[in-house]
Amino acid sequence: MKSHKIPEATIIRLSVYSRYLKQLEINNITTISSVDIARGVNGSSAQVRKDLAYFGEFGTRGVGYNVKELNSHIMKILGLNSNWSVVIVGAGNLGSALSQYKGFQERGFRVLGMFDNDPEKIGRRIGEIEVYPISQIKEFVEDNAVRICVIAVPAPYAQEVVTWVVDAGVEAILNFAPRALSVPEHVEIRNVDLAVNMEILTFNMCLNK
Amino acid sequence: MKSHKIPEATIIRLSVYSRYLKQLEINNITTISSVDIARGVNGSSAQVRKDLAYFGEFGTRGVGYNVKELNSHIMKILGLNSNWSVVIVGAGNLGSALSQYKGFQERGFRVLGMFDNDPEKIGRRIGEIEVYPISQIKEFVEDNAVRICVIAVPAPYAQEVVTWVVDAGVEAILNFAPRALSVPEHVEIRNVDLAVNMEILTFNMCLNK
DNA sequence: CAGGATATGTTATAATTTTCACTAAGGGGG
DNA sequence: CCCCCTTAGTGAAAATTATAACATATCCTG
Repeated sequence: MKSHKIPEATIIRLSVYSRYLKQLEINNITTISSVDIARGVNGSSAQVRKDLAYFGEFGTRGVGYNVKELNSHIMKILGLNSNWSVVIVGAGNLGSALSQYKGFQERGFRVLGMFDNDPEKIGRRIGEIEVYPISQIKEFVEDNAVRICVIAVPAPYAQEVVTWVVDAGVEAILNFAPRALSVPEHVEIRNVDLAVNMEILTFNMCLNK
Repeated sequence: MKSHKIPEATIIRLSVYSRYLKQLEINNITTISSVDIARGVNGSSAQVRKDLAYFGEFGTRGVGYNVKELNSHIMKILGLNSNWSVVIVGAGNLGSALSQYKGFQERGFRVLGMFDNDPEKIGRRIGEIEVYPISQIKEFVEDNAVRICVIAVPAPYAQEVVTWVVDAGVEAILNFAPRALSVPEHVEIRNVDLAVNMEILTFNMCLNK
């Protein structure tokens, strides 16, 4: 239960547990055991208990966990007890799809604006969300207390976008460009490389035959 | 260099190295050291060498690696020496964006068709790619030797889609629905949960203050 | 109210993965 | 042609992460 260092794999799993618990809540299931959580997320019960143990004691021995209560705890751990304002840079196919992605909204991520440098795209609306010129990002981020930015531009432009958004004061970046980006120490960054995931599949397919 | 068991993290990094090497190739850089690869991908040189050592000896001591040759080796390791045919189930925003995603095409993944059950969407074209009814997936997969399927439907439908595509004979699934899916032993599956990545960011942001 | 059944929290053990340090080998300059 | 500089390959040590086993606590039944 010490704050020590928490494995990233644990955080990933907590996020998955949380989504599963939400689903249980919807189905009016009030109590669940670590064994059943494990079954629901394709994991092991020991892992579930261990992951939770980093943060406290949330269950009742002999009984299990209260679904709603546990999910509430996990959401708080993940920082999801309030909404987050997000901007997306890159109003292409991927950026536009992400701006409409229900999975973000459901978890409290609000995409407030999109940014691009293509005059064709500036001024358009994707759903409710307007596309602004990249030059306005700093003002927008400050005015709307935006702390997270999604980068969905072609790889060659990604590093340049970083300088813009870091200057704007963004604290965390979710990068979809398949390129390693340099960011200042104080900025969190996470890469989502879609092709990598495909390639893990093909690697495994080749192994098994 | 034993076949033993290769960490998934190694495969992820190989994929990243490969993309970096491609970029170097384009810039006409012919030789590179493990130190410089590490610098280019935000990793460590020991890690680079170790990762490669699982598969053979690709460098020259005192010199480094031949960029083109090394990339060619990695591509082969990952199973990317030929193209892969892919179908996407779910012709919503995300599925459509993925069908046009350059990052897949560049790495030899060809999206041949999309599938949906919404009559509104069936028959439409997203770029060059037509949307077919899900009932036709088996025939399509067989006729086109499709081995990989991307699932981009809302979470509640994802497990049902699995039964369709597994029946169709697909061997690997890239799942974007935020839900744990059950698949037969012989089918590879990989989950890309976009909200999870956001939540790792928020978790870290909360830690650091 | 006591005892058995159940399921958590925790400690210990095992497995995995990364880092470090060193050995070996190729290339260029004197 | 030899020596020095550079850098890959490798094996051992350290750190991390996962698994397993157990001790503890709660509930429910009779």
